[in-house]
Amino acid sequence: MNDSAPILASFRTSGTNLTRAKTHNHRVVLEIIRTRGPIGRTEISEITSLSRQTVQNIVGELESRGIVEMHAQKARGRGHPGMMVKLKPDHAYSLGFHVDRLSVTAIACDLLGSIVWQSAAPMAAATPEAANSRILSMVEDFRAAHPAMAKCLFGVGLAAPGPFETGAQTSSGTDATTFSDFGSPENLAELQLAVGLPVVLQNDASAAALGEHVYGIGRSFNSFAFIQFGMGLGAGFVLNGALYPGASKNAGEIGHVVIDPNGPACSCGNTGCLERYLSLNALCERLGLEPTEPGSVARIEALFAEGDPAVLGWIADVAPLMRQMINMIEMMLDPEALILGGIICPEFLQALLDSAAPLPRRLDGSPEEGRIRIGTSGATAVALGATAAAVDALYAPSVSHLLL
Amino acid sequence: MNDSAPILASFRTSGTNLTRAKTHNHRVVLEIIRTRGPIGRTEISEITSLSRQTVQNIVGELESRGIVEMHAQKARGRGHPGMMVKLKPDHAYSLGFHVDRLSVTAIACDLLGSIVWQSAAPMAAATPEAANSRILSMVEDFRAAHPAMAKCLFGVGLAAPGPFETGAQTSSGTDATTFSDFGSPENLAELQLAVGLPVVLQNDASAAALGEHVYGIGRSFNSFAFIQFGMGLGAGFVLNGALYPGASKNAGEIGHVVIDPNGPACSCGNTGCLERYLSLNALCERLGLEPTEPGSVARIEALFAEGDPAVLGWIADVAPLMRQMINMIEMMLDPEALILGGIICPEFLQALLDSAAPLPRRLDGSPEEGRIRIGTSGATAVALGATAAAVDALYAPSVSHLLL
DNA sequence: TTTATTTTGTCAAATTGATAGAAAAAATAA
DNA sequence: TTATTTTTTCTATCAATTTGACAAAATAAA
Repeated sequence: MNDSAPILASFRTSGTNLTRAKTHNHRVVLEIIRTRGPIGRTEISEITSLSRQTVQNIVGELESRGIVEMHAQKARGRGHPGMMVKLKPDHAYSLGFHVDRLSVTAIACDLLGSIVWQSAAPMAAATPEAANSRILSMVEDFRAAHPAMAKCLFGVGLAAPGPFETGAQTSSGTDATTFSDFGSPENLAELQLAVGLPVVLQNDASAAALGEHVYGIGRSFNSFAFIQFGMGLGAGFVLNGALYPGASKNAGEIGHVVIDPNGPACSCGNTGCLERYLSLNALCERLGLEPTEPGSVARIEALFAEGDPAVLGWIADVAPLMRQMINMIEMMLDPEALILGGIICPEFLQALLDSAAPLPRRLDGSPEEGRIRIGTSGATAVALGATAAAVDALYAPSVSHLLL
Repeated sequence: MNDSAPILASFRTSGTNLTRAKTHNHRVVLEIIRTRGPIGRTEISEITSLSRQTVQNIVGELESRGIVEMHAQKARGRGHPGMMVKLKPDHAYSLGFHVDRLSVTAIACDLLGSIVWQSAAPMAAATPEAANSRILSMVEDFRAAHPAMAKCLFGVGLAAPGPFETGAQTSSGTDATTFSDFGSPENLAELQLAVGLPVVLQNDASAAALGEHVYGIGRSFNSFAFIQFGMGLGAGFVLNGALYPGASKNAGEIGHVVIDPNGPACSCGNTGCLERYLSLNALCERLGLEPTEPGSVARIEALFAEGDPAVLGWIADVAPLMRQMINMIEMMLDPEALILGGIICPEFLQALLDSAAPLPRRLDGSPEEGRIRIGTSGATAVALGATAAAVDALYAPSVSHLLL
């Protein structure tokens, strides 16, 4: 059992030092202030297990850098009334873009996920160049509309539909659903240069998962799976407090799990992929709608609202597939919870979920309550998730910032 | 998107300090010495990004504690010839137990995975008490047989068949395949006290995955999935350099992914689970063998070796399921590689793998070479993996040891 | 053979965060 | 009014990595 193969670097082979520990502690303290609103320094000390003095120092530095501010609070109980620390609301903003084959949706929000600006525009062509120029012009739009906020921009998050082709092989040709080159390191570097800010990219499902993790109900969990029900079907996994993107950024492609080898061909090259049955694309196909039509999602929402039998029938038909998907994710990953989201209204997702009852048994006897939740969904959810990706990369603690 | 839910602790909310940084660096240096055999201090410094002086200090301390030793090496190239650092071969040993419903397999090995002692014994009954007493008597056997090594024992790893019921709900009653109470914290604490050494537990698939990670071909990967083909079917996931056990230690239960809701009932309570078709249990069923019979695996190996048509037919029959399983794991986790192991001989596993050709397409264009490998397999693989679990917990760097 | 270069080993001092302890301040409870 | 509790601030200490300089030992080049 001892073949000498190449051995890769990871946290297993990276040392750390005082400086990295400091940045980690700063990020941790900031994360707590961000996620738990105004909070006393003593409580921060208890949560982090850092000494009170250390928290004092860190908060002092954050304050002098203008990131947080103190405000007094009327005492509640015995003892000296402590000052509360909170984020300076107008200190930092991020931009998020949901880049689609058809359109680009943009959002600007603060560190708490409050949206301060948004915009959407169709895209001339499904090419990296069209996406780049659209994004750049929207950045300029935001800067023109909110010059004060624009000065406090710290990063840009991009969410594009996966899967990404990061392998050596050339583009498969048959696949028109991916911006294979949009996500390339070269293009990202170019964009970053043009924007003048850090730029991070995730696929749409991962971005939405980060949205839940950073701003939403995912904050309550260290490990959860987010299911993105969109034109395709994807998932984003947050494991042990961090997004797990996969070795080639393609983890969570549950839409391309083959459930029937004899099923219809999929753009990915296999046949009978789950998303050929369970996705808005599949529903459009059933309804005779054109998925690339801009208003198709709104049309489905309207039909669903008026109780259209074709839509409700489809929901009933895919119930076994919902069960299969849920069972598969839970058995494989054993997450604390599943969060269901997507580009359609929450009521639709709830109906989809309700139809799947009774859910398959789980192995451990954990309670059913909160097993699956409906997350943030709708047209701007992924763009918001993209801002979360920027927050996560630039503000949140992570192992990579702790090591050398 | 701002509901105030309880927020959990993780590395996102844990600070660190000098002391933790030190233990991390020590573990990192030791990990490198362990996995890369004799190695020069300068090279360690380059790998870890720690300064040469720091590595000097750490190695010095490890040496004075008797964990490593230096030996000269003839110079190869210009410059002062450096001393090489290596593990003291007889410094540390761990014990691993593969606890089964039928028997217990024990192994003792050093930090490099070299087996120095092994033993196996049937179990009187499939109860936690029987397992405990069997383990304790085997520990005594080892201590009696190798008193010198026994003095250097640093930990005990246990591998038991999952799934574990860690939820609040009471035992399902229908399930005779799990030692529900054997894995309880109380029982582990009791065992730890009785043995007088740290005791860690993993399910068999996770243990085998750690075996690959610590000693085997898994060392070459930061993220891989290990498939354990045994009486049941399970998987162990190593993600970003660490085992991902799941929220309730039940990640990787691919054997209980339902592939046919109308299929036969499974002990887990669902119907049509994958392992009802793809496992040694299923093969035994096909062959009319009794799975609980001690020699059944050996019997299958013999039949396979002589080209028995029933066995070969079964292998051909399950080929679609192999493809389905591989596709599912790859699409969901996007690992660097898959490693196939189990309690049967490697030739059988290779045949199983060969029959699955052609494999399903992947999303990224990564090369096919090394996509799936045959790992350590056979009767002692899981017990060896159990020792790896002890090594991993007590020697290897991990995020938990870096934080407060 | 001599000289230059390169790499390793060692020493002492500097740096830098986290931490400990004490004392002051400001509130409530008794 | 007094005691208690909690927060804040100050100063000094501690413990790890890092820096820089220099000696030692080998090869490569002149």
